[in-house]
Amino acid sequence: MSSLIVRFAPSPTGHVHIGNARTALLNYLFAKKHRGLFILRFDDTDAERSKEAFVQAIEADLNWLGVKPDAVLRQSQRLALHSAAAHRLQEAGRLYPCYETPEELERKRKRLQARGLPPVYDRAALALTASERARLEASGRKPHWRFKLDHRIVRWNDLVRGECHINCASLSDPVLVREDGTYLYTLPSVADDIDQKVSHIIRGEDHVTNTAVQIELFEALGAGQRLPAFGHHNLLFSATGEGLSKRSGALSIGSLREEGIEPLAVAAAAVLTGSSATVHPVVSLCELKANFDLGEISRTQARFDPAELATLSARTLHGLSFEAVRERLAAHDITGRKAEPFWLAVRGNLSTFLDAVGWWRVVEAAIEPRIEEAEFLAQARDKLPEEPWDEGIWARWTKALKEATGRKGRALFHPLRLALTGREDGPELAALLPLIGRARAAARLSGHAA
RNA sequence: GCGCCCAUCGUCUAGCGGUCCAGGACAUCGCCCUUUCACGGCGGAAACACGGGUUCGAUUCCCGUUGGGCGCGCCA
Repeated sequence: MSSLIVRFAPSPTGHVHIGNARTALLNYLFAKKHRGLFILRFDDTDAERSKEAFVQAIEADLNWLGVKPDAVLRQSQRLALHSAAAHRLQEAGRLYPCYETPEELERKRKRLQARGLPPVYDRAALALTASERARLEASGRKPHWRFKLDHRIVRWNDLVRGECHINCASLSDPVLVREDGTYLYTLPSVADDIDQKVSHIIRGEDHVTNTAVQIELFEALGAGQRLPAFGHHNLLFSATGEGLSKRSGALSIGSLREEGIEPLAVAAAAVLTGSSATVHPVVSLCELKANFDLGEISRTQARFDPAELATLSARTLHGLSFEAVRERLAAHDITGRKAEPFWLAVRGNLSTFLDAVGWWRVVEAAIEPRIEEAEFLAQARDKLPEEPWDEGIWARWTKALKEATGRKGRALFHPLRLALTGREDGPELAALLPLIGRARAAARLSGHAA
């Protein structure tokens, strides 16, 4: 029994977009590949910006992608644990009160930058005497609390980036507790990771610097012996080179779904882009799982092209078995004996799944035929063999027509396609005709809607 | 500004000193198959950012330049 546990920890302040989805998928697939657990944990410590509607939307989007969490948690409901962690840090002398206002801090940063220095907190509050603190508090100032970093070089072997190191002396002591006593992301995140026995933290490379701070926190909280492994994947960029952030709504999972993009195509593109694996259509998340490897992810930022997504989606559709889409077809009342041969006949011509509904109408409902050459079509109708029909019916019928009329090629086939389907292009008629059936075919060849 | 990371066809990438006049995939172009579209098959065009080193020999190692990314919040 493996004890591998991963988590995807979005803040419910926006929708899932392709970049987020990638992190979620990477975690999920990694967990499933190693028979581990996948936790969905909402980092909702920012009460101001966190919205319940986003919680619902994120779960729905993940579900659509096929990412099924083994557990769903909310940080906001685990306050006691976070407070306990804060107290432990305080007792260990790693948490100290600071009284600067945001404006003062901003000024300090500006000053340092102007001198060509990194904008790192100067630890002025650490030098405050007890009476100075008392005076500040008496004047109505409330403290926020910082974690006192150990100024050393923190190293870890990253699952995707290899050996990494960060010099904590170049970092500001992070604020863990706000002036109003609520916690910022850093502390709850680590406290929860410890509590939930998270063994692997897979996230975007925008978190590499955080890792040093978090490793120190893990250690300060006594979890130094059970440090999780870290893996930081590269970030995706739009075709025009902008970062794929919460702001780029065009690449949100919801909008992709509305455009009719296949979830498996989104997943394949999200997971495979930016790695040395070639982007290719997959039949299931299981196939994708077997196919990806954190070590194959590149360290460079990768461009994500939505245009490629559309063709990948079509190619994905072309390879889906009837079983894979049975329920989705049923949702559009595409059921019964004809459903499977129908799917097999049309799937290769679909751009989006919804295109199938149009073809189902061609075989199952009344359509207006397009009459190109009425006389020839009447002749064709008269030569229609009696049922029962099998797959060979098209070949036998058109062969007979060819002999009777001398027509061949486009002159023979084009009028038939137009009358039978009402369209210029589409799947092989050999597969479609048996599904259309004799009565319907005869009527259409006569120019009647049927 | 400071720190860290990165730099190969249009795009995603393989390459870990000679096997590379650089390989694959997607896109693109041409041909074939086909009544049409799609699929499929075959073939073409297309890249080592720049400058110094090291070396008998650099895409591959080192330094610099340029370019890009990330971080530097009482956001997550």
